[in-house]
Amino acid sequence: MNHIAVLRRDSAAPRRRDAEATRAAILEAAKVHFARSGYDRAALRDIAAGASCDVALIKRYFGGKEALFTEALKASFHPDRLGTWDRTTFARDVAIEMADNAHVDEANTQSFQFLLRTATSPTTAPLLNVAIQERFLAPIRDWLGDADADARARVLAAIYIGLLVERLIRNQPLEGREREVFINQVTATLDAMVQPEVTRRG
Amino acid sequence: MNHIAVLRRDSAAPRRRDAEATRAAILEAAKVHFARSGYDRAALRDIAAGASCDVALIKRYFGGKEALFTEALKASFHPDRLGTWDRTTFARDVAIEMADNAHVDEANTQSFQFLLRTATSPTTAPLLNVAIQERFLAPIRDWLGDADADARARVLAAIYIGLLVERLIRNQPLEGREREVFINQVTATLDAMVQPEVTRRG
DNA sequence: TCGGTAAGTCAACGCACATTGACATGTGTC
DNA sequence: GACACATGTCAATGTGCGTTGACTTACCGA
Repeated sequence: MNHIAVLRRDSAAPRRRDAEATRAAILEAAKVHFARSGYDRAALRDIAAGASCDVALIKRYFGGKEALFTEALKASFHPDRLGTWDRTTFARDVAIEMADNAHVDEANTQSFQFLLRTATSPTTAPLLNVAIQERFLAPIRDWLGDADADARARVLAAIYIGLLVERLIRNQPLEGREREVFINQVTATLDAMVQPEVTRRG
Repeated sequence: MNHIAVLRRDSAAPRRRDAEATRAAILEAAKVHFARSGYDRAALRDIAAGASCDVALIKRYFGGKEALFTEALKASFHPDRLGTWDRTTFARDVAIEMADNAHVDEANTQSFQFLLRTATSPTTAPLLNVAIQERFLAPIRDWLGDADADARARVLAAIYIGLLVERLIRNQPLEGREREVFINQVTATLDAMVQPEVTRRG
C-alpha cells in the first residue's frame, strides 16, 4: 500500500540516480518473481515495484518481458550446492532436507523452480537442456569423479530432481513414522549412488 | 425407415447436438492444450476451437477455466502402468525404457507433461497434490503393499518422476558403456525400493 | 404440426497486462 | 548558472482473454 516506506533501497550508496544499480535491482526482483510465479503470472509491474522503480525502466534496460526473463534465467545459473557436499553425510542431509521442506526459500530452490518453469515456456525450453547439463550433471560428474561418473551422474541427477519435484508438489514437511521411513529410504538410495563400486553387473 | 434414424457419423460430418459428446470433446481438447501449453497459456478459445464448439459452452458445461482444468487434470491421471508391472522384472524394464527412450504412448507423455506444468504453477500446484495422492501414490502404495508403503511410495514416485524428467531433457537414447552403467544403476536403485525388508534403520 | 427446451452461437464487457511515447527531473560538464 | 544527456515518471493505448447474458437453432415428444 504505502510505497513511500520502501523508497530507501540502499544505505551505502545514497546516490539516487544510478542506472547500473537500478538494472541490477530489476534483475534481482525478476529472479524472485519469475521463480515464485512463473513467466506468465509474474507481472512486470510487480517486478518493477520489487525493484522500487517504474515499469518503463524495464523496457529501457531490458527491452521487454521475454528478454528480461532470459537474462534472469541466465543469472540464476549458479553452481549447485551439490558440488560442495560432504560425501559421507550428503545422503542423509539431502534426505532430511527433502523430508522437512527445509530451505525452501533459498536461492537454490528458487533457481530450481526457475529451471523447471523454463520447461513450460516454449520460447525458453531449449535452454533447459544446457542448464541441466551445467547445473546438475557437470557438478555431480566432477563430484563423483570416477570412470563411469557420466552415467551415474545422470541417475543421481534424476533422483535428485525427482526428489525436488516431489517436495515441490508435497509442499509441506513429512511427520512421524512416514518421515523416518522416507529419510531412511532416501538415505539408502543416495548412499548407494555415491559408492563407486556398487555397480552389480548382469 | 428406422434404419435411417440410426445413421450417425461422428468423423467428418458436423456433430449432431449431443451435450455429452460435446462435453467429452471439450475435455479432450483441454487435456491436450493444458498439457502442451500449461494453464496460463492455454486459451479457452483455442480449447473450444479444438473441440469444434463455442467458448460459452465451456462455461455451461464446466463453469469456468479452473474447474475445467481440475477436471482435465483428474482425467489425465489414468492408473499408471506401474500397477500392472511384474515385481521381479519391473526395475530392469523401467531402466531399459528410460535409457533407450522407448516410446511411451502419447497419453502417458501428455499426462506427464501435464503433471510437470501443473507442478510449476502456484495456482494449480495444490490441485496436483491431491491428484498425485489419488492416482499415483495410492496405486504404488497398494502395489508395494506393506506397512510403510506410504513413505516408500513417495520415494519411488519421486525417483520415477526424476527419471521421466531426465529422459525428457536428454531426449535421445543412451549408448555403449554409459547406457549399461545407467541401466545397472537404475535397476539396482529400483530393485532396492521394491524389496520390503530393505529399510535399514538409522 | 407445433411448441418447449436443451444445445449451440454471438457480441460485448471488463480486467489485467505489456508496451509505448511524451514528459519531468536529476546530474555532470562547460 | 546553463545546457545536455541520462535517469526516472506518468498516462494512454492496444491486446488477449475469461466471463457473461441475450439470442438462435435443432431436437423431440405431445
